[in-house]
Parts: sequence; structure tokens; C-alpha cells
Amino acid sequence: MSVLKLKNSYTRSVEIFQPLDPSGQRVTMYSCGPTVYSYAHIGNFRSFLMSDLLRRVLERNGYEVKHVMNITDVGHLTEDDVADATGEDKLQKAAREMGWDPYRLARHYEDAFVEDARHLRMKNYSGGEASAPELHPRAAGHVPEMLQAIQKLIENEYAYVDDSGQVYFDIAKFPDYGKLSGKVIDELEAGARVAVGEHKRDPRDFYLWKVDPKHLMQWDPHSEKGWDPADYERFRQLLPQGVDTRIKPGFPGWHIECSAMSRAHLGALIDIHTGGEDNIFPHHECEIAQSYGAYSTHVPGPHGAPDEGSPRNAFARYWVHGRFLLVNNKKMSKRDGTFYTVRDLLDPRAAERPDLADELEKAGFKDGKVPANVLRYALISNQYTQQMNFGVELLQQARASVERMQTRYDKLREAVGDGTNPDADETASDKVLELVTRLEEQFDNALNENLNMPNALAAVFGAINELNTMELGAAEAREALRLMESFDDVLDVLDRVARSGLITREQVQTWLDESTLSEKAAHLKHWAEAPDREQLWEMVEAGQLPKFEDLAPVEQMDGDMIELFVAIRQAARKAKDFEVADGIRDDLKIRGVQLEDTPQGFRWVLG
RNA sequence: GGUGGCGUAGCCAAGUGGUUAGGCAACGGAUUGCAAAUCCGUCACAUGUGGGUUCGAAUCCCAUCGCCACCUCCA
Repeated sequence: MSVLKLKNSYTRSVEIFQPLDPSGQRVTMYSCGPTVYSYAHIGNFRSFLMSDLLRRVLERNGYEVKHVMNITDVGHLTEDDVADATGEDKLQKAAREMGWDPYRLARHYEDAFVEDARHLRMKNYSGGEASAPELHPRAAGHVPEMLQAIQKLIENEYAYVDDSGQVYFDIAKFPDYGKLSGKVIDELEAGARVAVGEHKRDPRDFYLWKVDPKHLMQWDPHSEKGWDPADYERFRQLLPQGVDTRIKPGFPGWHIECSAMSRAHLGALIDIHTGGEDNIFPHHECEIAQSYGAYSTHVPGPHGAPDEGSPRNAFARYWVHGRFLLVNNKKMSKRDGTFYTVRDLLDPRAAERPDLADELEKAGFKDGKVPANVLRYALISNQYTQQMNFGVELLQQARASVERMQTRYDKLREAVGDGTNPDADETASDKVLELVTRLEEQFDNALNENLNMPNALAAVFGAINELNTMELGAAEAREALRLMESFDDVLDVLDRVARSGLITREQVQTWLDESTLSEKAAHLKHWAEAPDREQLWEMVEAGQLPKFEDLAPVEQMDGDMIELFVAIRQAARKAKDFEVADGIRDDLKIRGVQLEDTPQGFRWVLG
């Protein structure tokens, strides 16, 4: 297997990935998660899914990955898009507008985020990891760690306290500030904002601790006031001597949370830090400055080369940033109606977006809903280093691609059978074994080449194309199925439960011979109501068959029910009553069962 | 204005000096009672535009147009 390479934003080049862990086994990864003041949009999730993809690819390379993604629930100000954060806390603003308590608001949107993340099959939020709190830490629950970092920064003289009891990072002490983003913010330009940060030594200095009496989330660094009791207890343990007495009650700045939480859960020096491209400046730039100032973390040079004494890439060794998702080639905008949350797409009518639902329905999405696996596929289908232009057409293409994979997968599953087929234990032909090896390697090589998903998908569809032209025995199907599942370990878009089956022509013939179904086909146009399968059978026997439109009580089609209708339909076909036969097929489709006639028999697929 | 990135067939998107990845859509054919699925073929001698280097350029150089993002400015 090839070696994994990643584009490191810090060096602006594609580098061979090598973990810090001396045994080469463990990898630590931190991803900037959502600020929970509204429902996450698909642009957020493109970035989150990029980290999910990276994590899966790391695991595929044999690494044991500890992946932390935080929840920002305090301190992210509305004007954090400039380095010297000003403005109102985004959470507090949303809470004020909704008339909610900010803590309640944060929890509401966090729950919604986790729900979305599960729908989109993010590994960090499913299975056992969902219940591991250290993997999804909340900022408001880490104020002790943040104050500890702030205190360190003051002691190390990387930060100072102003007259009002606020704490700033002293940018003059960190000459590498700007190296990640490549920004050279000269004082003259930044000087325009000096009036705002009146107590700053340098206009580029940014808040570590902010004092604002109007803010609803407040912590007193010198008493238990404002604290959750358990957090306060931990605060006392972490800082038995307390913090600088000049610091006044307030709340933490946004940037410090990631430095503090990643250190708390992953250590002071981590392998990979991910985020959206908008995080590069100022957020990640500030994190580097803080982490270095507080913990003096030098990153060994690329690939273990000796550090030249400069902090260089302090804090994280590889910086991986996903580029933006655009709509109509522009950033999403509520004003232009190009803003989509995940839930808008998964269920537009529930999200009160009827126009969107209509548009999607017109594009062939049932009930106007985009299936979550289709959305996942769409959001991961191009390379993260490229901007993605999102739209309904992309979703349609994603759906077609997922269906092509799913169809092949279902058929392979059928061919393998339920495990009782002794042929499945035989060794597959060299031709199939060669195919599986070759395409899995092509897939892995593509992903290892800086997560080149288009090339990885070329391997997937190449495999499907080749398999489609082959007649596979059970053992060969087993190998091919394994290949598809291997692809899907990364993609995670398939429905892996059995959802299709084949009823052979012989079986149907037997039923028709043993009963009088073929005679009864003549009565098909006179069906009456039939609430369940037993009654259906009775009616078939009695020659009183139900009309499909009256079958509303039969909501869940089970295997027996499908067999019955297949038999009835085959009787109709034999009687050349195609109107009835096609009617049965159409009605089954409405009920979520697709019927296909094949040379082997009658194939059904639950949709 | 500064910085970075991008323009590849109807659409999405690989490829970064030398046998046109892949997907989607459309169309034709095979198969089918009709479908579905699948196969074969077409659209496809595509690379924003104009120059240059080269035996050879999507790939390198220069110019130019357009788009995007970040910073700045303005609201």
C-alpha cells in the first residue's frame, strides 16, 4: 500500500504523513467543530465530512486514530472574522433573539448537530464514540483548562492583563504570527482599528479573556460564582494558586478553547488539525500562537527533520483545511436563497422550505427529500482542496452514483446467498481475485494521494463496470462483495442490510401449478379490500382478489406478500393480461418494492 | 488594492510535457410483452483567450479575460 500524503496548509505543499507517535501507531486529530447557535449548513458539513473521511483513510492505513471535534458554545463573537474579536457573542445574540437561555440554546443546536452528523454517518457520532465525551468536548465545560492556559501565557509573558481585567495575547512576542495564513498584517493597516481595542498594546493582539457585564455566560476566576460545581472543583485542582488577581469575571475568547481542549484530550502537540479554509485566519493562526506561548510546543520539522529553533509549526504537525462549498459559484447566502442546512435537504417540508421540496421533487427526489447517504456522497465526492459547487444537479448525479453502487452490491449479496451455498466456500477464480486486488489498490492509492476522491471513485466504478460484464459464482461474488464493502468502509453510502431477493421461475411455476392462481387471474380486475396476508391468500383461493388501491392497510410488504403478488402477476402475464401485470408492478413500486424480470426469475428490491 | 486558488466536452471532475481517468445527462443499438437492470456504441481529435518554448503542451513560460475565497476598504 502506498504512503499517505496530505496537503499541509502550513507548508503549502503535499507531504508524506508520519505520526508523532514513536511506535507509528497512534494518530491524534483535532477538528474545529460547530458553533452551536443555529442549524449547521451543508458547507459546515462538507468540512466535517472531510475530517471524517481523513479519519477513515488514516484507519485504513492501519493507524489508531483519536479524533476530537469540539462544540463551541461560548465566546465566538459576531465579528470574529477580524483578528481582534469584537461584537456580541454569536450564541448570546441568537439566544436574545429567540428569548432563550444561552445554555438551553446551545444544547438545542448541539443535539440537532449530533442528529445531522449521525444521519450523515460521521464515525465520531455513531457507535461507541458518540458516548465518549472527551471526543466532543464543549467549550463552556473547559473554562478551567482555558484559564490554565491563559495563566500560563501570562506567566510566560505571552499575554497581558489590561486595566479592565481583560487578557490579550501579545502578538509582538510571537514573530511567527501570520505564517500559517501567509498574512502580513502591518501595524499601519491594522491601526485603523486601534480605537476599538483601546487597551491593546498592538492592534493585532487578540482576546484570551473578555470582560463584558452584559454577557449572560460569566465565570468569576476568583470565586465559585458562575461556575458549574464540578468545573469549579477541577479549576481549583488545576490552579490551586488561582489565576492572576487582575483578571476580572468574564468569559473566554474563542480561539483559546481549541488550544485548551486539544491539549486536555490529545496532548500539547498533535498530529493533525483540520477545519474549513475560513478557520486559517484568524482562528488557527491564534491557536498556534497561544499553544506555543503556553506550552512551548515545537513541532519537529517535516518528516522528523530537525527543528531549526523556530516555533515553525507549533502545536499541530499537519494543518488540513477544506475549501468552501459554493452555490451558484458563490458563498451560500440566506439573502439569495442559496443557504441550505442539512435538515433543509433531508426533509424540506419539515424545515418549512416548500419551494425547495418542490424543486427536489421535480428533480426526482421522493417527497422532495434527499436521502442522507446521497447527501453524504455529494459532499465527499470531490477533493477537499477544491471548491465545490453545490446544487440540485450535483445531488441528482450523487443519487445516480449511489444507486449504481447499491444495485451492484445487492446483486452480489444475492449471488453470495445466505451462507448455505457450499459453492461459496470454494476459491474464487484468479480473474476475480486479480480484479479485487487491483481495484482495491487503485482505490487506496487514490485516497492516499491527498484524499483524491474522484480517482478513488473511478476505481469504484471501474470495479462495478468490470463486475457487470462477468458471470460470478458464489465464491467470486463473495470476493467482489468484500471489495464493495471495503470501498464502503470509507464512503459509507450503502444500505448494507439485505433488501433484495430473487424468486426463481421454477418456484413461481410450482405455486401456479399447485394452486388455481392462473385461473383466478381472470378475476384480478374485481378485487375487493384485503387487510392482511392471510386474508389475501384466502381471497386468492376464493377467487376474490383485492384491488391494489384498496390495499392501504398493507403498509409493510414482507417476503411472503411479495411472493404472493409475484405469483399473481406471473399468472396474469401467462394469461397475457399485461394491463393487470403492469398494474401490479406499478402498485408494488408505490409500496416501495421494485420488481425486475430477469432470465433467472423475478428480482425484487426494497427501495 | 494585497494574497492565494481556479477556468478540461451539456453537467460534475481526474490527469501536471508523449497510448483522451471516471461519473451524470442525452441519443442510437442489444436484451425485454412493456419496464427495470445490464451490455455495446455516439456525443468526445475537450482543455478560457492570444502568443511563446518544444520533435511533441491540458501539463512549462509570457500576456490577457473571467470566476472564487481570504485580508483591506465600504456598507
